[in-house]
Amino acid sequence: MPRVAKFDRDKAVENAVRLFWERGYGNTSMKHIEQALDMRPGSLYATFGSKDGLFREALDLYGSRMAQSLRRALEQSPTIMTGISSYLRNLAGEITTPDSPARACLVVKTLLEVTAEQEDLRALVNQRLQMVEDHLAQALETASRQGELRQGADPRRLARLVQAQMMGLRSLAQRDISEAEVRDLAEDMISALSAFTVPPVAH
Amino acid sequence: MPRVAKFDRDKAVENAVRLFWERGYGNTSMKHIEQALDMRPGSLYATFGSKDGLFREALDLYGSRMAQSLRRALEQSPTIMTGISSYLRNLAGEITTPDSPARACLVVKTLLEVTAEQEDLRALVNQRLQMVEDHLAQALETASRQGELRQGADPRRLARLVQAQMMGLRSLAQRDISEAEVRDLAEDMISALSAFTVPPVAH
DNA sequence: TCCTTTTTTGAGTGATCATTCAATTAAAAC
DNA sequence: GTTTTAATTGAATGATCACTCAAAAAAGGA
Repeated sequence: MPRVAKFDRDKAVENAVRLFWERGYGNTSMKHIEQALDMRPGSLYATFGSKDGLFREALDLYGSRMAQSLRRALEQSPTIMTGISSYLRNLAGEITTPDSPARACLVVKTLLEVTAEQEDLRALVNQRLQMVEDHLAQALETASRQGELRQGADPRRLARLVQAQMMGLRSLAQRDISEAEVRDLAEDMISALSAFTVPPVAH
Repeated sequence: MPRVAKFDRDKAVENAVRLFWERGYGNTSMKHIEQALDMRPGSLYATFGSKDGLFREALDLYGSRMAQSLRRALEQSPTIMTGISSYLRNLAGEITTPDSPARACLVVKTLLEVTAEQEDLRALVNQRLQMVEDHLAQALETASRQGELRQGADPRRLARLVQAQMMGLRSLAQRDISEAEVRDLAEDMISALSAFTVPPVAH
């Protein structure tokens, strides 16, 4: 039997998420990766194929965790709209944690960073965001059926609005602003959504 | 008297805005710049000092134009809130123009791209965004005095909410979605703001 | 202990990065 | 036409980029 790999692959991808999330794709060099993952070029390329390959795995892990945390919030709340509210509130808390690699979303950072030439990455990011939209839309269909939404409110459009709120919250949070201001912003976004819900406002 | 410069400096910065807006700072090389501005390294460095120097001038031009278009919308509208609404509407139209270098905002792209090491750029971008927030806050103070806002609505917080809406609108628009969907999103954001205005909704 | 098999290492690859500068070009003054 | 002065050119710089690969190391089976 041969030599067995000494490093933990999952841990490596974990570290890659932190690194890419903090620095973005383009500003992360293989030197950075070698250091953060404590791996040498040969091992890195044998394991992940390329910088791109590692990034895709990191983005997948990050994306699946974001999706999971949204799913949890929606499941654990009495109504869909309270689920969305508590997700936004929790998000404000999480991204302002001092050890968070960045406040902005890695997927959105990549969406804004990627050029037309990087067609594969562009497609991957769009796919991830479409999945979130779809999940939100499905939940909001349910909300509509359960009478949480005002008449005329379109679940699909509302899903995109909520996604834009998330993007806006986290992008604005990337500015030099305090945790309290980020929390206030999340509250105001929750209030803003009440324009589409049946009174009384769902908190 | 010596030889006179043959290139148009303003036109050069103009082209730089388009280029940086489309590609972002990091993904734009001096080769790209030489081609887009039709200038050779020597002229570029004699004129702008560095890639960073050119980018700062481009960002300044871009930022001042964004600020101007917001100012215009607020001035030309009967109320502050209708001004904000029409700004968002116009924005949706402008960014979905086929020849727009990108739908996302260059300032936000830079905010999400820049690392902690690039302290100067980070500060510049934060300054720009603070100026927009301040201008919005001032306008919303006026709106509050004129009775456009609901009781308890904080102009400063509302300014950050509106800025987050703009960021969200333009970032989501960067996804593979249609012009109609971007326009719908802008309308829904306008509706969402009605949670903070006195009825009837300001369109 | 030695053999087999796989992983790990790290120096080295060519390409591209932002930047420099000596040589060349050209416009105005005389 | 000559001189003066600044703008333009483009080859060259060293650094860094993602990536490769031959050699060394190590773990299990015999």
